[in-house]
Amino acid sequence: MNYWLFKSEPDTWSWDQQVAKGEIGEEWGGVRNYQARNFMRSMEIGDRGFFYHSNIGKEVVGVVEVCAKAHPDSTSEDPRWECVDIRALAKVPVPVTLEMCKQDHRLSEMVLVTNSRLSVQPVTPAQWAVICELGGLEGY
DNA sequence: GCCAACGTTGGC
DNA sequence: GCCAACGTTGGC
Repeated sequence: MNYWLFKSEPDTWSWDQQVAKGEIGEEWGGVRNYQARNFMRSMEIGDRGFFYHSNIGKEVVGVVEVCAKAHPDSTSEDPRWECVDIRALAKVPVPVTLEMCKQDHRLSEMVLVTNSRLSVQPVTPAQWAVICELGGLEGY
């Protein structure tokens, strides 16, 4: 199983909206970046991800699970764009802010810290564990 | 609201 | 295939 991080501006698509989709989940549409798309293509059902609020909050607020493999993005006419579906698994008890990530030397290599613009990014198992620790998440 | 960093586009 | 111009993202 691999770990990921999904970024969204809460004004556009928030954690609460994601939670409201329940077990069915929702497609992670609208991504128009090849790197991000390629990461989604490599995702498997059951992969875990963090849900991050950019711009407003700038913090990891939830844990999600990939529930459908990459398929054409319904928000685009262009067949180049694909996306996965994700569903909410758990809220992060203590949201992990970007500031916290920057200050923790164990996360200095995290893509969130090194490339702030990539909207879908891989997370290493070690980084996953650190964020879980900081966020008070157990069993994920 | 500004701007740095990054990605994409298109002329050559 | 290079690179200038432009557009977008996202932290500050």
